[in-house]
Amino acid sequence: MRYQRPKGTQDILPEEAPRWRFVERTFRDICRRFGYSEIRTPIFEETELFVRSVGEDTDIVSKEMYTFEDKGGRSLTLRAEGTAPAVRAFVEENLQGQDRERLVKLYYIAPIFRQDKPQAGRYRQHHQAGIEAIGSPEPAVDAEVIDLALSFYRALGIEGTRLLINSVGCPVCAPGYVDELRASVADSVEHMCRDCRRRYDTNPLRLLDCKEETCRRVLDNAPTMLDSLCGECAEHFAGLREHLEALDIAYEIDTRIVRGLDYYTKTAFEFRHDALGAQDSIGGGGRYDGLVEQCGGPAIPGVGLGIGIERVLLVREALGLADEEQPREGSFIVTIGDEAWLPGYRLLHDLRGAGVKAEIDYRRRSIRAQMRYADAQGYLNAVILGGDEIARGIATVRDMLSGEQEEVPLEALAEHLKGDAQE
RNA sequence: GUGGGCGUAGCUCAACGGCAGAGCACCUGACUGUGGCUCAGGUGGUUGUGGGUUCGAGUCCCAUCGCCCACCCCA
Repeated sequence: MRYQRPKGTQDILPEEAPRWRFVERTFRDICRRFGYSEIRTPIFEETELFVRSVGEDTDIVSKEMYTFEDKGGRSLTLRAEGTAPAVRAFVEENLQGQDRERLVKLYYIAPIFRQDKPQAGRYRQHHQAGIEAIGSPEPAVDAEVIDLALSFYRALGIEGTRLLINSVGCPVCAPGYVDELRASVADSVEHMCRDCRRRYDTNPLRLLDCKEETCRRVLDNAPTMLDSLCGECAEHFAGLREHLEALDIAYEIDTRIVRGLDYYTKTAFEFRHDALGAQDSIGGGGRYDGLVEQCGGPAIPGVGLGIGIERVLLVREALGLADEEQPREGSFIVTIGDEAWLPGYRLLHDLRGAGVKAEIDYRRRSIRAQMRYADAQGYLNAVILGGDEIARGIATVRDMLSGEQEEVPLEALAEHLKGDAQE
C-alpha cells in the first residue's frame, strides 16, 4: 500500500526548506525590530473559541474547520485562524498584568487548517506569520501593524504590494449601516444572485463582495460603511490615514474590504499582489476591539495581521527572486585506500567535535566520485587522505574554489579548518 | 461545495490504438591520487490507481485519487 499526503497539504522538502527558513528568519527579525515577542499556542483549541470569535455564519466556521472529538468527549478544532488562540492565551495567562493600558505585542508563525477546496495558493494546511497588538485603541498602532507588514515584504524583495484599507465600523454604527444597506437593496434583492439573496438575510456585509455584474450594479448605488461611521469610528479612520501618510505609505480605500471574520471592528485592510492569480491576497488583518472581552478578558482593544507564507513564497517565485546563496563551508574527507579509512573516520569525528561541518563517503568510491560529491554538496575544502599522507602524518587540504592545495599535519587540522568559510 | 484542464523516468516533456523515448540530472570511464569543461557508455518506468472495450491501451470508455485553472472564500 502506498500512501499519499492528505489533499491540500504539502511536504516541504530539503531543497525548499531554506526558502522557508529565509522567510521565517526575516519575519522574526522584523518583529524584533518592531518590539513584538513570540508566542506559541497549541495546534488545536476548544471548538467554541473559533465559533464564538470568528462567527458562526462565516465560511471558516460553517464549513472549513477541522473539528474532532477527543476521548473525553471534548470538541476540539485544529487552529483555523491565528488571532483567537493568541487572544485566548493573552486572557488566560494574563499577559497584560496590572497595567490595563499596557500594549502587548505578540507574533507567531503557525500552521492554519481549513478544509477548503485546494487550488493555486490555497491549501488545507497553510502557514501564517502573524502579529497581534493588544491593548491600545490608537490608530497609530493600526498603522504600525501595516508598516510592519510592508517592511517584511520589502525585506523579502517583494515590490508592487498594494494596500487596501476600509473601516467596518463598530457595534455602535455597523448595525445601523447593515439596516441601511438592506433597505437600499431591498427592492432589487429578487434580481440578485442566489448567494446574495441568502446573504441578504444572513450576512448583508458580504453583499459588497459579490462579483456578479447585476449584483454589483445594485451595490454601486448602495451606501458605503464609510458614510455611516459613527463619530468615534470616523475619527479613528481619519487617524489611520493620517498616520499612514506620515509614513509615506500609499493605500487605496476599498469599501468592499470586509474580511471574513466577524470580530473585526473599525480598521480592515488587505495586501494584494498582481503576480498571483485569483488568490492574490498576501496578507490581511484589522482591528478587533471587542474580541478580548468576548474571550473573557477585560474590555480592551486590539489590532492584528496575518500573512500567508505560501503566498509570499509564490510571489517571490513569480517575481524571479533568487534564493539566498549558500556560502561554501566545511570539509569533505576524501579517503584513498584501506589504510586511510580509519584515520579518515577518526578525522571526521574530530572535525565535527571542533565545530566543522564534515562528511565522508561511506561507499568508499573513487577519489573522482568523492571529489565530485564534495563539489556538488558545496564543501569548501576537500581533505585528502591517502597512503602518502598517512605515512607522513599529514593531510592534503584542497580549496575547492581556488584549487590550491596545502599539506597540514593531522594533529593541526581541526584548528586549521575551524571557522573556515567562504567570504 | 460547483464547473473546466491535466496526471508517462528524480525533473521538463515526446510517443497515429501497434517495440515506452529524448533532454537535463545521476552513475561509470577516458583522467591507474583530484571536482567544475568535453567526450563515450550506463542505471532508471506496475504510463497516478482500479475496472472495461479491443487481437493489442500511455492512447478509447467508466470510476477513483491527486494536482492545476476559475467560481466561492481567504492567507
